[in-house]
Amino acid sequence: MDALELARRNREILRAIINIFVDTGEPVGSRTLSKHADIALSPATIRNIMSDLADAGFLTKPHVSSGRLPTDLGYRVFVDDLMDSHTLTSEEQESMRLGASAQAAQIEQVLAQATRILSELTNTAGLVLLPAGEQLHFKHINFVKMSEEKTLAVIVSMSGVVQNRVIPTETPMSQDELNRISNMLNEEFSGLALREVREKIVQKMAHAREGLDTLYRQALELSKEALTESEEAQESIFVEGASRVFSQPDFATNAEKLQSLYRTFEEREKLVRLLDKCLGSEDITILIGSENDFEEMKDCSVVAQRYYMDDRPLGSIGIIGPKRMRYDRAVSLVEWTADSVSKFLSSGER
Amino acid sequence: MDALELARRNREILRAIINIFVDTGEPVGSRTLSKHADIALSPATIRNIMSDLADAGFLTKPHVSSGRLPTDLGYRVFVDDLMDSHTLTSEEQESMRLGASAQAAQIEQVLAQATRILSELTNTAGLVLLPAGEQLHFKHINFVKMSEEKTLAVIVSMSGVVQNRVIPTETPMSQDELNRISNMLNEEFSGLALREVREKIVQKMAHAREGLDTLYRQALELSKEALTESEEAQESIFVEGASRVFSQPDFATNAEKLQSLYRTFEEREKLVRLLDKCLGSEDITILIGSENDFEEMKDCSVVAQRYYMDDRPLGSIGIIGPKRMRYDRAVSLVEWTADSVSKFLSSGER
DNA sequence: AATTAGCACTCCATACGCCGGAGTGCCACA
DNA sequence: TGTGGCACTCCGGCGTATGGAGTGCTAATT
Repeated sequence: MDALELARRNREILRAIINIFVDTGEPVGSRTLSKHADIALSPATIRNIMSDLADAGFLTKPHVSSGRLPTDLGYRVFVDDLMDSHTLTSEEQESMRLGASAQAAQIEQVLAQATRILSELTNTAGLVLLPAGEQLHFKHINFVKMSEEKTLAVIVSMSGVVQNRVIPTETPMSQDELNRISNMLNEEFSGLALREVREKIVQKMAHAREGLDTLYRQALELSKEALTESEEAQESIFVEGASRVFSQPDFATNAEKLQSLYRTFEEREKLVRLLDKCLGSEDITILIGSENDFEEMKDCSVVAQRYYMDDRPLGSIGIIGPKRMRYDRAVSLVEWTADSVSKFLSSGER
Repeated sequence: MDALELARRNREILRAIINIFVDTGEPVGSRTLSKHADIALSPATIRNIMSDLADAGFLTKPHVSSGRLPTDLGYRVFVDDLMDSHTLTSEEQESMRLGASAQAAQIEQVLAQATRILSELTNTAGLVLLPAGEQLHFKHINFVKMSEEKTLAVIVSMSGVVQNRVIPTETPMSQDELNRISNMLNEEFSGLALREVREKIVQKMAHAREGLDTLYRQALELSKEALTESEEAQESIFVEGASRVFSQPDFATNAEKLQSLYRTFEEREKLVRLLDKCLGSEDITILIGSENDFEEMKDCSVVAQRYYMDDRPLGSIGIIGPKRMRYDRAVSLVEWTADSVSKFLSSGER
């Protein structure tokens, strides 16, 4: 038998093992495999092949006399080379129809809804990273005088995200003055990235130190404050259906792991980091087990994809679940969701 | 021995049992109790008393030959009558010093911080209900034109809460017109409860059907939309440190219960209902076990208290933890927190 | 040379029985 | 009325037995 055919057969076995394991959650034995329709080999032969695959690092076994299950590397080659691409049923496609009532929806609501549906369909936790920082473009600013010492700045971005922060003001201004300031800014900076706006303001302040209209100078001062990133990274993520992950049988046994996983989900900071990584890549991102760099998530996998508004990437949306998941389905669903969201945000609908 | 003394003694025993049980988590036996310093009775006598207390419904035992532990009713009389009031250490008081940097903090941030600290100090989940609905008073409204069909309304309340919603607009208006509309509304409705504003607008619309300035009519139409409560109850609650509840030994055993508890914390709707109930009472609210009406939380207790801004109750803040908790400490800490928050929101600081 | 059958061996999971310990309830006695 | 004593209950930990699933290796078969 030639080497090519041999390789093909080994791949077939690996694929079958992963499919069965994903399905049942039990380590797969040689007898089980030989009963499998597409494989016409005796258990003994299969054992040899499995042994080879184990040597190559694609399989392990929990203890010496048990069936095999895929390693992270095993899942990796499965995802990269062996996996059939899953075609969504029309019901699945239909359920992602965003916002019948969403004509008037805010971006946060749309994203939350998409994430919730994604979580339901995959039975994992749905995640979405909201537009923030670099992704936000200036649309409108508005100042509200809360007291003599405090002014509230409300910043609306092109994508419809609303941010607000309180600014301490030493020289009190009337609401009327504040209004004039907002008008000024709104005309001048429309459409720029928030970062650019900040830079321009700093420039202007340096440039025209003195002799300027006081109101204008105050306007710059105020808006610089308003646009300064708050130190605490914005909690710019939604998580939906985390309990679905916890109720997976994969974790049900290990109360220890469950705890630390729960805390990770609560902190969210690491989840933000994961999704942020996905923002860097145009393609769908799949992180299997310890491929994500967090010890406490080494039994989880992440599948995520960017979403866009008018061809500009705004954030990313995806899922996190146990390593043992239907990757084909997850990939299709995440892609479809990211697509639906992007279309919704970009189209004339909005 | 007279009946009074007898009652006193029984109460003392009940108190001791609860204190010990809260401390150790193990059912308390008669021998353990007789070794306890303040109780100079033989195990046999104590057994009789315990039996009486069990008959009265204050104690149970998990199985026939085990020590006793308090029932919900037992906790209830403990909380109402037997509990010593706990005085906070100065460190505890100090740690609730809100926002050194909070001069410029938004109300959400202050509440989130207070809740986080509360959760840390009690080792339970911290909850806070944000001001919403009835509690919100009109400060400022602002319209931003997002597209020809969509206008974004940003509503700022007196307490500093910012709400926003998207309104579909059939007759497009320029940003300039929108600005004039906001000015109109801001002058007219400042300080009223949002509900009142809505009512007034509806009145005016009915009253002056025709012959009115079109702009004014559009203003009314728009702001009515803006002030309509969104159907989905606002997710107006923060939960901090839920994992602390899950890691309590009381739940560690029972994976079943843990699941449903997870889900409850995730849904949040029931938590909102609980805190809402606390809003109705001036005093601190303590719900023990099945006193809260939710089956899945029958092993949890809630301690919560209203917080105020200038003598107006805005929302409630508290904790949720296992029934077996230090109620004295919980009560003191929740009261102190609600107090600190209220002072912060009311004082000249703001 | 590749495949297969057979066999010894390993390890897990479950069940079973066997205490020891903690605690109760009740009775009789001080 | 309080207390000591005693029989009894139940939990939980521990060791042992046992069946089942699965492997690795060797020898036979194709």
